Amino acid sequence: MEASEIYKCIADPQRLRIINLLEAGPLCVCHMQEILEVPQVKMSKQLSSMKQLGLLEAHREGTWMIYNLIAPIEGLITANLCYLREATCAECKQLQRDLSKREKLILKIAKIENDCPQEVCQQIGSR
Amino acid sequence: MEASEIYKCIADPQRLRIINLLEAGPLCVCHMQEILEVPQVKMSKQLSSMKQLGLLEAHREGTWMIYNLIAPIEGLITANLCYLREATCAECKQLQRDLSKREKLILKIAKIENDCPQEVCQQIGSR
DNA sequence: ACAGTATATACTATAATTGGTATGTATTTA
DNA sequence: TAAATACATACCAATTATAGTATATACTGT
Repeated sequence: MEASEIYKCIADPQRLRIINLLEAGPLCVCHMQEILEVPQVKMSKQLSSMKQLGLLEAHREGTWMIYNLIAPIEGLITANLCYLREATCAECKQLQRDLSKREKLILKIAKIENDCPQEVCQQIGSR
Repeated sequence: MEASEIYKCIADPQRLRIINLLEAGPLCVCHMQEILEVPQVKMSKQLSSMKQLGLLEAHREGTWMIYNLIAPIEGLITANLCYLREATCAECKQLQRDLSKREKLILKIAKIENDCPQEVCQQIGSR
């Protein structure tokens, strides 16, 4: 994959936030939606464009679609996330907030019967 | 400066090449043009957009306009160049070729009287 | 003052991206 | 089999980005 394609992808703050979330582990669409607070259409379209680009993959679990970063994760992505998670610009702080929001959300949905796909819940405490 | 602005900038292969060149030292427009082999208008417009974004600055020396990266260089830029110069995608190899083309060009123009702004020529052998 | 070189800008056409509304599909549950 | 949930897609409008042509500006040397 060419660098410019990756940059074009993460040049959109929302797409960067999605990648930041998924780097921490798989998530389904509705939970990403909840964390990022965006309309469903937008989320779905962004996910499908990143999937087509070859950055994400998805599979169904019941009515959920679970997305994750394709392994091995592009080195350029990893390098940038490492940098951004330590940085102080507004967008970077947002990434950090998103990650803690994700932690809380996973803990919450894990407690509710049948509201958490196995793969997602299995991550609890694992990172 | 927000990360997304920087990514949007380097998401264009040509702009990335310009930044890659300037990171190695100041250059005037016509020499960048020669290395990248692009029409003058395009080069000029890209430079001015990056200048407006706050990544580049320029000053005149005779008829030349000399561009350089604004110091301190954005950490995100540096981190990415470091990564890309070692990587193997097509665009990355191009960046490496550009740098050697730059070396040769500077050596060449240094020999021709009045064909090299001082600041550019002073770099010879310094990196 | 004039020609030449280096660079920038205005203008225009075209393409690419984004966002929203409405609708469709897949799956589960009652 | 109907209703509900989760997600995707088609379509259209609006915005933004890009590229090219022509023209303008700044400076140098004659």
